[in-house]
Amino acid sequence: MKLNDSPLLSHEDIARISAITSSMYKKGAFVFQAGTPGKNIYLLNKGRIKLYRLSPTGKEITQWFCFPGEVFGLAELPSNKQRSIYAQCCENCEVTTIPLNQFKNLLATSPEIAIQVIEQLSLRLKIVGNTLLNVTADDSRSRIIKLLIRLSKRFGVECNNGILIDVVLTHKELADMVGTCRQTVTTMIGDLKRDGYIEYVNHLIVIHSMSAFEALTIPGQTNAPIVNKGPVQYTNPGSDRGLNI
Amino acid sequence: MKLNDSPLLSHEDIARISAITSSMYKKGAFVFQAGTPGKNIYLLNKGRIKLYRLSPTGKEITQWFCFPGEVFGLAELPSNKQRSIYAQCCENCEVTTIPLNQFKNLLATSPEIAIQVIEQLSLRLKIVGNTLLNVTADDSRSRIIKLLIRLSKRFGVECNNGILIDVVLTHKELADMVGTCRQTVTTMIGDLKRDGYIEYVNHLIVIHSMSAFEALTIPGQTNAPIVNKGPVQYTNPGSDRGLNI
DNA sequence: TAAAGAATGTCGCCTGCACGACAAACAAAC
DNA sequence: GTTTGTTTGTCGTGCAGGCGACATTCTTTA
Repeated sequence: MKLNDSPLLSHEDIARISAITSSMYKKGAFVFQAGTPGKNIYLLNKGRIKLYRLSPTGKEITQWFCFPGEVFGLAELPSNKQRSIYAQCCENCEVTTIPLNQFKNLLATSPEIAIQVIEQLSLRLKIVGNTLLNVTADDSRSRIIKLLIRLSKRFGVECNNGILIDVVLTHKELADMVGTCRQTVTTMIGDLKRDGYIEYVNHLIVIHSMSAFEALTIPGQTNAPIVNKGPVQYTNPGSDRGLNI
Repeated sequence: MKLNDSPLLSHEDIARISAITSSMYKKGAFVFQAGTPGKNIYLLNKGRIKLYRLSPTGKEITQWFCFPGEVFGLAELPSNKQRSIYAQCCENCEVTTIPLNQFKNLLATSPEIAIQVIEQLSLRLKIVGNTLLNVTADDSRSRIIKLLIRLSKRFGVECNNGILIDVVLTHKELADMVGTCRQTVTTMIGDLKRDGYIEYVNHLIVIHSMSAFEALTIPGQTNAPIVNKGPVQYTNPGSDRGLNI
């Protein structure tokens, strides 16, 4: 059960663009940086790319993680203006570069793609807007919980202990996604682990019971630990029964 | 000097859509609400509309203020899913309703409009993304200052005392735009007034010197008042000279 | 296998600012 | 006119959580 909420450019679409170049980027490399003119849009073939903004004081906020099949660099498409975000590779990546004018031609001739782009942008606008609400309305605990829920929707894989979030993200990365600091994430994740809501299975987070987890975000909840003594019984697949809050 | 950073649908574009209805909405009325299916997109002809998200606890965050000539309700265009934001009239408004399918047809036949929509969405994504960075990286003071700068870019009118922000917004509304509380806005605005950076001219904010004001957002600045004794000399149009920090 | 570097886990201090409470000023309604 | 509602201004209190500091564990590179 791997959900992906992002429409893609099909291979046929790509094929219709001439003069495409695919290049490799090393981990840590920038595909583009804020302050440079946006002359291309990009399609990620392999790897993971972090799209983030940077404040003058050096604080960063991750706006979007880009995964294979997704397009990025769209936001600066209209105006030939400077980019306002950074696109940095979290691992070694393969990226297809499409010159802006070519892409615009493509749009002009095939409305279906234009509509796809619109959908993609709408989706991101929705997500970023939602994050904005999150950051201002919720405390850091709920923000982290909601982030994990969102991640589980996008990268969740069912396993015997619940839903496994199939992406490796450091606490720092999680923190930058919800506008909090690394230590807070560590603490909160620790609490959730201690209280039996989640666990680690070789570096990946598993949410035991989605319903119980989602109940945590309901305001005015007691948020009592579902397990408050001893370790969780991983062996019993039915252990999350009766947890409905 | 009235800047408007939003591309519009031209009247010709509108004319090409049949079955358009224009309706009036009273102040406080909702054009649409979160949780309802998004079946139309809208064009604001007259008035002002607040697009905001609401947290379960009742806290709201304004994502966008819509002014005459602007399109709204776009973000839910793709999926026929539920809206996630509220569109509420700040005053009596006249709104043109365009059914989604009609609009999609329009898009399919005229790529220029599609591109305009893409530009509009990109712009908003940029702004919301920027707000997100703001909210997480800056303290409430800089957030408010930056908000005023943004507003002055969009609604600024030059006057003899500087730039007048030609929109009436309550402190609560300002607070909801930057994710802070009303009292903080009142205090900060008060400080800025006392220190001579801004003043009120019949309920509208005037920024005296843009350069001095923008310098306030530079981190590590002393932020000394530009006038720390007595009232500002409004009569002298050259009084903002020599304020370059 | 050592050494350097990341990532995690934990603690305590300190402060920004949310929030409640209230008064004053203003606007709208009656 | 009076009344009612809205907006602004101001002051304490309280606490969430940012931040520095440091130990520990895991990972990578030489």
